[in-house]
Amino acid sequence: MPDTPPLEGTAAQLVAAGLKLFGRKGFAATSTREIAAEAGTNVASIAYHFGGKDGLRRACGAEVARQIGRVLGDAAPTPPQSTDAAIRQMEAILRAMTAFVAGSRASDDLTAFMLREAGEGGPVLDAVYGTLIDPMHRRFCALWATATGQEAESEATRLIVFSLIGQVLYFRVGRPIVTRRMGWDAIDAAEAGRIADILVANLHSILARERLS
Amino acid sequence: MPDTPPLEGTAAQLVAAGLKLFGRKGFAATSTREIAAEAGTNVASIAYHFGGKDGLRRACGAEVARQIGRVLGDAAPTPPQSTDAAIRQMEAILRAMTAFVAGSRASDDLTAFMLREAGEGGPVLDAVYGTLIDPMHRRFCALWATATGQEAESEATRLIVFSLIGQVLYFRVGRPIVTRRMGWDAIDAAEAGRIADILVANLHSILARERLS
DNA sequence: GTCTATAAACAGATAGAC
DNA sequence: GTCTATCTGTTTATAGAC
Repeated sequence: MPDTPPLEGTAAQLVAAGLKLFGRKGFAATSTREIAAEAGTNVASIAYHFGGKDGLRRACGAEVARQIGRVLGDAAPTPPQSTDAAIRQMEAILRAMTAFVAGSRASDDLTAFMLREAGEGGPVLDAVYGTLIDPMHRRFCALWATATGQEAESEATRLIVFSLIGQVLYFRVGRPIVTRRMGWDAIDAAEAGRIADILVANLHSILARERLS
Repeated sequence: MPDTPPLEGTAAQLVAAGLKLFGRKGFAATSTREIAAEAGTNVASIAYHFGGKDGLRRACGAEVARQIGRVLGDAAPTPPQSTDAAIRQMEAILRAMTAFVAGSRASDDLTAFMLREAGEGGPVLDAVYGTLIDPMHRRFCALWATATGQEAESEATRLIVFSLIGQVLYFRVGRPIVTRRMGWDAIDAAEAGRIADILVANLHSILARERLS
């Protein structure tokens, strides 16, 4: 993970505007004029700072990796030794991810941008996969192995970890659907907490069965 | 659910082209000229048949609802009475969804289009939500209630059902990530089957715990 | 570094021939 | 119903003043 320093000044404001507008409307549907206006500058500054619209997109991807890496690093600081510690750390990751990804207006632009990029499968995903997704998934697999005694890199373990993470992410992807069906205005801290309770209970149910085998 | 008859001729080819290109590149990034070329016709025919680009988008949404409704209707034909029948029907739905949504090249354009629309939250989602998503979710909640003795429309039930469905859908949303991490070329029938095995096992684990309470 | 003005390409919609 | 040609507006990128 290369430690890129946070941007400053006009460049930072352009990235913030790009994250917001790319996330809400999509990359192609967002014009450079809108971005410049949102950032309080002019169109030419995008080419000056990032070489063009595509350069700004890549810079937005780097910013996402920077911020998400910080959040997940906080939730799982050190590799645990005991079974119980591993389980507690998985719970903490699920709760942190749910709060960050499903709720929390603050991270909304970030996650919307990243979801679109994940669907696209372009160069931004490539960068984020290598620096963030792959190491995080491996770490979660290691926790699962510590908690269950199963092998960390077996196919079953990797798929189960995806299924656990997938539960969380769906509440972001399908958020317009979830809020409608639940009769919620939004997924705020309270709702995110109740979702996380369900997902943690699911984790324990699945663990209970897997620890037998 | 209004039973719209399948389109024919040029209109059908335009919808197929729209589904494919909107799904792969996004609505805004796809030009009407590309669509016409893919469909083997001219730009003006889009306005003639659907009133414009937006009309074609809505027609694509209706086509998605038609096809997905057929698949899910096959997996859960009649409301079951017994606990075991309800569990078997939930298994069948999970397996059918996994095969259809995560694997199967045939439905690729369909699901890609719908995922983009779900993120957008526009009028296409509104239509599909009312005719398809809401009734299907209620039906799955009823199955859960029959299987566990819990209340079908309680908050916990609705959230658990979302978590079960979310597991499936993540393997589509995050497919570029999953295939990379698993070292797969694609998610074909074999891989989809192994994923479904994990998800059905998860279902049983969660059921085991919920039936106690 | 910031900005205005402009260029060159492309968008969606439509008029009108067939 | 299908197609070509065209209209009108918007796009990104860039040249050049400050």
